Amino acid sequence: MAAPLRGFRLRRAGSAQKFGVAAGSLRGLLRKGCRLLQVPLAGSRLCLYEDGTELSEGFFRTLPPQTELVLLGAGESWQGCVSDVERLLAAFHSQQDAVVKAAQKLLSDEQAPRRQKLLADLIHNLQENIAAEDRQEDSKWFEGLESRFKNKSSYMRYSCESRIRSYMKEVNNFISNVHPTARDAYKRIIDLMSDKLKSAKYNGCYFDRREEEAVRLCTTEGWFSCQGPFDRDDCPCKHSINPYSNKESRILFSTWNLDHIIEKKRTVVPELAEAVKTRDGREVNWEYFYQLLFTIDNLKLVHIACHKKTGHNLSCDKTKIYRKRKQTHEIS
DNA sequence: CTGGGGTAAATTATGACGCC
DNA sequence: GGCGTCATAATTTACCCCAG
Repeated sequence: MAAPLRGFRLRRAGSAQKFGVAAGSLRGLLRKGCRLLQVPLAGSRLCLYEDGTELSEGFFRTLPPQTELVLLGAGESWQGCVSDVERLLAAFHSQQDAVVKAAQKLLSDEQAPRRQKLLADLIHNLQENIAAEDRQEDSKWFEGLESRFKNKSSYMRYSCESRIRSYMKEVNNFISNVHPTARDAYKRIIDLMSDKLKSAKYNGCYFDRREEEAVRLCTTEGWFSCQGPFDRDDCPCKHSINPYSNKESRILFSTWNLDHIIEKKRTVVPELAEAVKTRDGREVNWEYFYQLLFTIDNLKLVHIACHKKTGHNLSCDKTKIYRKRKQTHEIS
C-alpha cells in the first residue's frame, strides 16, 4: 500500500536553487532528495523553509503539496528564512567564527606557552554550544561517539550509568573473596541491589541536565562543580566544568571522578562481606550498603586534582550494618 | 541491521612495601 | 634515597550477544 506521491520543493541551506521532488513518505523523500542534491543520507533531515520546523513522518503527511523544504546534511541546521532574531544570531555567529579563525591563526604561529594557552582557552570558550542538545545541532560534540546517542543528555546519562554499573560489577567480583558459607547470602544481597539499581536506572540522573534539580548534580545548563576532596566540605580550587559545552569538555569530564567518601574497594565491599559472614541470625541492612556504594550519600563528584587516592581511613557506621530486630520493627 | 545491555582488556595515576 | 613490584581507583575502548 504505497502512499500516493506528492511533490515538494527542496533546497540546500545555503542555496536559492530549488528542486521538485515527489514522494509518498518522509523516508522516501529524504532518500530521493539526498540522491538528487548529493547529500549523504546518514544524519540528513528535512525541515520547513519557512521556520525550520523539522519534519516527522506524521507531520509530513499533513503538509500540502509543493511545500518549500530545506534538506539538511548531518550537523547542518536551518533556523527559518524570516525572523529578525535569527538574522541577528546568524550575523553574530558568523562574526564569532571570524574571531575564532583569527585566534586560531595567531595560535598556529604562537611559540610562547602562556600566550598559547590564552588563545587556546579563548577558542575553546567561543566554540561552546551549551544550549544545543541534539546531534544535528552540535554534531562536533558527538564526534567519536556511537551513532545510537541522539542527544547530549542521554549520552551523559549513559556515561553515568556505566560508572555506577561498574561499581555493581565490583561487588559481584568480590564473591570469590567471600567466605564460602556466606556466599549464598551475599548473592541474595547482590540480587536485591541489582534490582534496586535497575529500577533506579543506575542513577544516570546525576549527569542528566534534563532531570529535576533534586536528583541531578549539574545546573539546567549542564554546569558541574567540584565537590572537593573527600575530607573537605568544599573545593579549594573552585573547579567547574560543562561537559555539554563542547567535545573537549565532554572528554575532559571523563577525568572527573565519582569518589567514594567511604572507599568502595578498601572498605564498603569488604565490610559488606564481613557483615554477611558474621550476621549470626541478624538481617544485613543491604540498603545502607546500597547507599554507600551507589548514591551521592557517599559519592562526591571531584576534579582529578581533588581526587585523593590515598587511604581515606573511614569505616561504615556500625549501627547501620544490620536491620533493627524484628520485634522493635513490628512495635513501631 | 540497529539499539540496548553487558564485559574484558587497556589506560593512567598513585600509594604502599620491601630491598639494596 | 632510589627502584621495581604490587595494589588500588576510575574510566575508556572495543567487542559480544540478543531482541525486535
